[in-house]
Amino acid sequence: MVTIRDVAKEAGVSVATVSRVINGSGYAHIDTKKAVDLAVSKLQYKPNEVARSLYKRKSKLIGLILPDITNPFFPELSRGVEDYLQRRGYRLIIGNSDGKQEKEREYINTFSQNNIIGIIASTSEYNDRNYKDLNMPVVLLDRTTEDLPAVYADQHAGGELAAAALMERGSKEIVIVRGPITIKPVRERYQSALELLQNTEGVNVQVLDSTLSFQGAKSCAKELFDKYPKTDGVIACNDIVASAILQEGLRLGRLIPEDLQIIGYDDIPMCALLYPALSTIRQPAYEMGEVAAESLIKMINKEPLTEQHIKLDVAFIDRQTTRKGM
Amino acid sequence: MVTIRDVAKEAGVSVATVSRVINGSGYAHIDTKKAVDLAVSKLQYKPNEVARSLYKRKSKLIGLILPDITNPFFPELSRGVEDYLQRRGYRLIIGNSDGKQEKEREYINTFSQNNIIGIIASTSEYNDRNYKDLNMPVVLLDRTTEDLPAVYADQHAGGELAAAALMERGSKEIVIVRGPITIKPVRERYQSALELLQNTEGVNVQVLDSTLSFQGAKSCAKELFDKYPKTDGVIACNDIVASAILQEGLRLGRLIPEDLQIIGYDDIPMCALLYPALSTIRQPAYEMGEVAAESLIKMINKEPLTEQHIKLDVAFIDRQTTRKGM
DNA sequence: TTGTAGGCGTTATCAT
DNA sequence: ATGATAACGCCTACAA
Repeated sequence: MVTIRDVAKEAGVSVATVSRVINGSGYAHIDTKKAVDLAVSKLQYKPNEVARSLYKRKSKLIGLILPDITNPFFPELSRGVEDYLQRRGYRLIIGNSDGKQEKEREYINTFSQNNIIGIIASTSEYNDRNYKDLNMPVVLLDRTTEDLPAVYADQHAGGELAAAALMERGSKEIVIVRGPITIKPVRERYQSALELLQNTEGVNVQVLDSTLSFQGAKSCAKELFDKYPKTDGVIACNDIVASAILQEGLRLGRLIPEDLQIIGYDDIPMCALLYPALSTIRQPAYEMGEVAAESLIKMINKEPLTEQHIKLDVAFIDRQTTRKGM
Repeated sequence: MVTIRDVAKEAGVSVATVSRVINGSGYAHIDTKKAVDLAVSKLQYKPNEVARSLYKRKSKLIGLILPDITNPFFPELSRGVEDYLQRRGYRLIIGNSDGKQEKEREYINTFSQNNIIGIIASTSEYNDRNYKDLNMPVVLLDRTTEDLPAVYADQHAGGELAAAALMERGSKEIVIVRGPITIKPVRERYQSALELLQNTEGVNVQVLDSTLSFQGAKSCAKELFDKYPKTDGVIACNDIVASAILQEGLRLGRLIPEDLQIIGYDDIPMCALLYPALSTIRQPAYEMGEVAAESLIKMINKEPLTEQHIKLDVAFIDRQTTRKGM
């Protein structure tokens, strides 16, 4: 390993001088600067970030906590975060929490121990206190809390958009497949959809519970058609579950969207490749990641945040599982 | 921040003693050990990993380089890696390279600068030299090279399995949709399939190029039916592309699998939720990640690797886009 | 069994 | 403009 000493020796100056020209701090004669630069490139010197981090008590590392990268909503999110940070020289330590307090806490601890300078967390609810007194910047992603900055999508609008789309297109017997209500954004989208539906004359609403994962989706779909065979409209908690319902509906010979309309949530890339292509509520996952990263960097640089809570728009993506020409 | 000094003071011993009991190295009287443990928990002391890393010149950090986490094959892979490492106290720094030399190199550099102790890389071909003289353990994942340890799936078998499955089930006009041949595993599966098909009487083979991504998939599907309308069997380079072809085939009124059989590759979780469910060649992504992590840890601990190259089995997953009852 | 002291690679203060 | 040198928090000879 080549250290600053080697460079100093090679350039015939002191380590202090090398440090100065490398960091562009303090003065340095143009010639010594050249000599140092030469030595640096000759020896291929790269500063040891660990030593830097130790001295400055801060690194270029940022922690990202996700529930589960295996859920297709999160890869886009995380790339949004990474791409933004990568361009600015930061690196990402990633942790999948599976929504578990303990795992989250474990990650947070090792994050601190590594002098991480900030955390972006898509945490499950009630784990907030993990982050409260952490003496480093935290941005919540796809989640909100009173006290912490957050970036999230408009779940309220999302739920209403889904409900409205279905009703406008004539569904009368609607089932909301509700995800785990312990997850705030999932709960909110559900509540908004339910409220709008319940306040509408001539619409009959049922609620069915489901997970968000591939594993649970199939059985949920079966249960849906079993319990509510007359259903002519489904609002799913995410696109995975919607896909399973679409599959099962097709299997049972339902005409989609003529007999049964389906709306998913998230707009994962796969939606566009289903047949019929899945109508859904789009969350701007990649952008959410970027914006969260941007906010975090601002906080790290002590720049003021114009808004503590940044709510991004969702949109109804009108594909083939909802009817046309109203 | 509470340091080892604070603990020493609290326990009324020297920092050396604290260090010893914390690390279980050297001797310590049972009573002083108790005193130290008490002080540690009272002060909530957590050793600073950065300082440790600086002194020992190694951290608990491991680098993972992927082409793109947004490709549904990789989330499972990366969770396999992470879960294995997480249990053993290691942490993961992740980097998406998009297959670009430069990005990879950039990540590798910062990895080194952060005293990372090992790298798992799912790199694109020809970037090997990035890793050759890296003076730290490297395991290639989903890739091979002469000199480096590697964990990968049996692409050769995969390609043949796909080809055989289609022929056994009666397809005569087969199109192989080939992914970027610069990616070795993609090229290999293609070559094996092609070879088997070409050596079979009465089978007509065509080759079509495609990307592996969502973006390219749709247009590739259109091109397929445009150029080769008589096709009755498709071997796709991955499940994404297969999904697009399935969709387009359905849209054009093809009966699947009666008129057209389709086989994907990877067995991403979504396959099972398509209609008809997609037959595919399964790569054990999660396991590949685990095994790669295991190998890396062995190398880090200077344990011998029983095999340098670990080839995992693939399997034909017989779902609904291939015919039954032969 | 325990403590002292030096060093890991870097930055920043303070002389010069 | 430049160079010693003391930190940063930890670990490990070595001495006691």
